[in-house]
Amino acid sequence: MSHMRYCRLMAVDRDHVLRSAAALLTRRSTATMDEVARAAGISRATLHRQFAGREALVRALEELGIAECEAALEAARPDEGSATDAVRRLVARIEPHAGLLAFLYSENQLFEGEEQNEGWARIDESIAGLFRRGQTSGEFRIDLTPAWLTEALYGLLASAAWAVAEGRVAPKDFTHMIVELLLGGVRRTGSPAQRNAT
Amino acid sequence: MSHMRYCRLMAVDRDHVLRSAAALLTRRSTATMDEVARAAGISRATLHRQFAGREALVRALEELGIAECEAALEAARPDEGSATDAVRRLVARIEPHAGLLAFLYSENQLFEGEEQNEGWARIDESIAGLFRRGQTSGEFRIDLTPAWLTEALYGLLASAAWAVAEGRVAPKDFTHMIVELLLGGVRRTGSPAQRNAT
DNA sequence: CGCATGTGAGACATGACTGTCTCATTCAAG
DNA sequence: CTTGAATGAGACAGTCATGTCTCACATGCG
Repeated sequence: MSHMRYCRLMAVDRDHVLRSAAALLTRRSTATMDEVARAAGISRATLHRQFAGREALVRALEELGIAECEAALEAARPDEGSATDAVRRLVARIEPHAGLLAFLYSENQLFEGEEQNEGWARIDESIAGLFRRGQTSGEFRIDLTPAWLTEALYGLLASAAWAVAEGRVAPKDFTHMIVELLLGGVRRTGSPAQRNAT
Repeated sequence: MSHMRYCRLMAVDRDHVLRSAAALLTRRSTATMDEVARAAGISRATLHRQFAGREALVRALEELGIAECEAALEAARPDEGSATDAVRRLVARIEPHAGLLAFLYSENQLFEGEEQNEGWARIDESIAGLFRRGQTSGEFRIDLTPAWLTEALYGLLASAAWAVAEGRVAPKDFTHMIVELLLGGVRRTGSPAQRNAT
């Protein structure tokens, strides 16, 4: 019985540590293990008992990011309604985790050599599939590849997260900025999406 | 006289070292000073004689990136013709340096606390001014702030540079991808830019 | 109370990168 | 040829984060 309790408590603590680590590394991606521990309110020793090294911590954060991305993807129902609305829902769902995503995005640039987690491949494929659906339905233009659109979405999410973190843009505009730029671009076109924009 | 020659040779070497450092750090942003030296074909000692430490090297790369951005900005003639065409020219001019820009962009995220080089402020202002001009002329929509559009352009440049580096998109599409997404977005609008697209 | 478990604090060794130094070599100019 | 300058190679200490360890303390349970 004490063994059960042990596991449950560890899991709770682990999640809390993970969340605060994500919050910290979102701002300071080079934060020390000691800083991560302090941010979580625990000692470096305890942090090490839960995550065997920085590597393991980043891996766990990656799993967390993947899980939240997949949850956002599922909640956005990418196969329902117009692809346009699905993109809107998707960005709105991802917004709360954009900081973590930006951290993992830049972290992936450093790994270079190693193969990336297969979870990202699934997510990439889902998002690319959403763009592809919009193309075949005639909503989206076809001269931009789904792979590029997916990559561009990541870039815009990271840019927006950093711009918000540094106070260059207002947090409340986050979703609107990304969705409107991604969907409609910067040019005035007289499309419905822009007629009712402020 | 020998003193003059000394200076000139140093300048040439310095530029060569800077270029190869940029090329290397574009791919591996965490490369060692030793790796940077080898990539430039010189020893670590000589590298240290030209740049007093990694800090100085990154600063010099920053100056290089700023200079090339300003050159691209000037060559793009942002005040001539339509803002749309000016954006096209700008992206086309920046494209060769997108890798370096991406490195410096992610590097700036790490500095966090320190103040950024004023050169970036000038460039930001120039680019934002271009977007603002497009807004006042009626070409661009006004519900997206010039500051966000500038940030988004950086993000798209970095995303595209990374996507190309990892082989996810074709290098030849670089400018087209960025310009078309930024200007027109992903939705089909029947605008002239999309009618003649493949 | 006695005991066990989880924890914090801190010491310790390790590894990686950095910055500095010396010394031998090369190369071009006088 | 001789000299001076730049370079490459390597040694060296310093720094910083990491990973591991020990020990003392506290909390909870029997």
